[in-house]
Amino acid sequence: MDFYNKTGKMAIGSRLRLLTDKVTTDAAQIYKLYDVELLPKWFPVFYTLCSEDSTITEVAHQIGHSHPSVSKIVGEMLRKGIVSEKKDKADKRRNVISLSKKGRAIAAKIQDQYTDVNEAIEEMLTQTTNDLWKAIEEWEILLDRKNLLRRVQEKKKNRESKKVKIVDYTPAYAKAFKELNKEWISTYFKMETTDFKSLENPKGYILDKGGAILVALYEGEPVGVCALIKMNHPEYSYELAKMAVSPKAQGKNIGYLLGKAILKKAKALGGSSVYLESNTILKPAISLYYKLGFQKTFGEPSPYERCNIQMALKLK
Amino acid sequence: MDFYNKTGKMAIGSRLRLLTDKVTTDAAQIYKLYDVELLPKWFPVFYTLCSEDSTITEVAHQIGHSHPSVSKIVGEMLRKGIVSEKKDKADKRRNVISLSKKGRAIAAKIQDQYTDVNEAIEEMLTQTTNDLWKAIEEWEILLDRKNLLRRVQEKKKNRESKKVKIVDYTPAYAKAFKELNKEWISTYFKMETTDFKSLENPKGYILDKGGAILVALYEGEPVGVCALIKMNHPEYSYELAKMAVSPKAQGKNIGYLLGKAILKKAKALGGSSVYLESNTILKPAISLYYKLGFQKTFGEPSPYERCNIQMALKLK
DNA sequence: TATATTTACGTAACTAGTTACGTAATTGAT
DNA sequence: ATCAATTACGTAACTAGTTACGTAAATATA
Repeated sequence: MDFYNKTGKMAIGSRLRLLTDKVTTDAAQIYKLYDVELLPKWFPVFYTLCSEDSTITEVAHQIGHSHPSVSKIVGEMLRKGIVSEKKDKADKRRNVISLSKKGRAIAAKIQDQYTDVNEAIEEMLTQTTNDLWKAIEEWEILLDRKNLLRRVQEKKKNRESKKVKIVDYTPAYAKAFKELNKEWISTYFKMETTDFKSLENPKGYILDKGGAILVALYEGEPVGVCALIKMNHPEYSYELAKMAVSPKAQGKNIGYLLGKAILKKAKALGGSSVYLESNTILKPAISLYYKLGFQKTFGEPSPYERCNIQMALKLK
Repeated sequence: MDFYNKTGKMAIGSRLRLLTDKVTTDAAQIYKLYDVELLPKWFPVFYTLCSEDSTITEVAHQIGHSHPSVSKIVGEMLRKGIVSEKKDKADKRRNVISLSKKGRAIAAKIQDQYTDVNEAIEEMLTQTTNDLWKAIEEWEILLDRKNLLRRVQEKKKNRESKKVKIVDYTPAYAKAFKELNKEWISTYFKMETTDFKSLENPKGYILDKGGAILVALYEGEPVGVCALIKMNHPEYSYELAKMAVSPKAQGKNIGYLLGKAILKKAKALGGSSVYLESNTILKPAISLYYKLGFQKTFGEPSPYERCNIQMALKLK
């Protein structure tokens, strides 16, 4: 398959399917060769029943199929008289399947086929430098730990966060600062008077009082903002506030990058600790704060109604 | 999948299918993640059309699918406006497919996804000690050279030929010698007088004249016979004749084992060359003779009507 | 003890491929 | 030049799985 060397790994699913087909097309004829009255697709079910009687769901779980698949296969094998079913007396939902006499005869007959096929495949495995059998097992384990979607998501985030630039606020970003914050505040809560004041006049309310604002740019566009407000408090030097990321730019790690940058800024300004207020319905935000190192704290009265959680972080 | 470590390699097809499923279930969501309007199953077709316009059959051949599969996929993509079709003017059967404007836009958009997926998979490959990608390729090559059925057949033949015993003729095998020969002669030709004589009285017609008869036993049963008839000829010492293997015991390499044994016997008896007569309609027999080392020869008149080919072999 | 949740499993409908088959166009052989 | 064979490709029916859903039984909870 020259094609798959050109397409790259993206087509691995397609390539796997093709190999599966190649391996399984012969299967029916192999069974015929040994005069075994078994459809290849019955084999996993048949094999589990060889060692022990089981219910539909148990078998399905064992072999990694869905239960309707096993249900169908058992139905087919029943019609051929290979297995028999019996409702469990203790639990009338359970349908216990066992090999019939004919089934056990097939189990005996299949032994030779079993050894020959095993040998043939093992011979193939020794002829290759990359062991397919072991490779499959390794992939099963890797995908079990983290599926392909998540792996790709991480790569995407990683690549895109490289395109994100964090810059200092200039009046050119006044509109972005206002709109990005308005967007999320009005979706989840209601704009309050304090909001309007600071969003309309960031210079007067934040910068001139010794605070800072950072802007996240993605391909030149402002897609996230975050402010640091100077506090008059014995314990906390700055408040992290007005953090907003455009929904269109989600999944690019922008929140984290902004957060990291604003903490660095706080430290550069001589701060020793950062405080913030939020609401527990903003779950992604809360988990971001934890990720940045914030811990829950109590006791400060908030000028915002929407606040129901307070967090703080010591700058090292 | 603990199950597959128990079943052994026989379930490799089933295991491969499961892995394929695991790899491909996420695919649809990955496309969604990048906002690409493409079904995963379209990808191989789409990809080939990216580099060049092609006909249905060409694409099918490229990607290893059947043409109806490509036909269906192209139909779906047409309805979405991703590709366009145009009958070839020079050959009105050919349906030339090309990417539409929308298709080309998708091709541009897909680039990022492509790199991310590639990276994610390549990262997985580095985390394993057995490279799945390379292993698949090796298997494709191996199966292309010799499919699984033939590999299993060989193992079967090998195992079964170990159960075959070649023994010297005794009167106990008189019936087998007659019946096995009668069986094939009367299916392909007609029994001739010479046949009756030698089959009814092997001692008088073969053994007492300095010839030999060998019998192949499979699990104790006589399933094949072969005779060596002393010739009065300047060039040839013995004639190989009356070779018969029961159809029930075919595929166990019995013909070859009998042949080898009879040549050894001829040598042991001091012979220098062996001659035989046969008919070209008996193709498996002819190819067996070639395999044993016989070559075509000419010129001897045969007492049998059915003979249309003569072969001989020098014993080293 | 009543009610909600979970479990076992059968049926129906869908999916992504296949083979089988028919038709029209082209190519090859005499 | 004609007739047979091959090729391109669409449609239909099949295959081996899936998800979705409904029902009955068992278990957990208030």
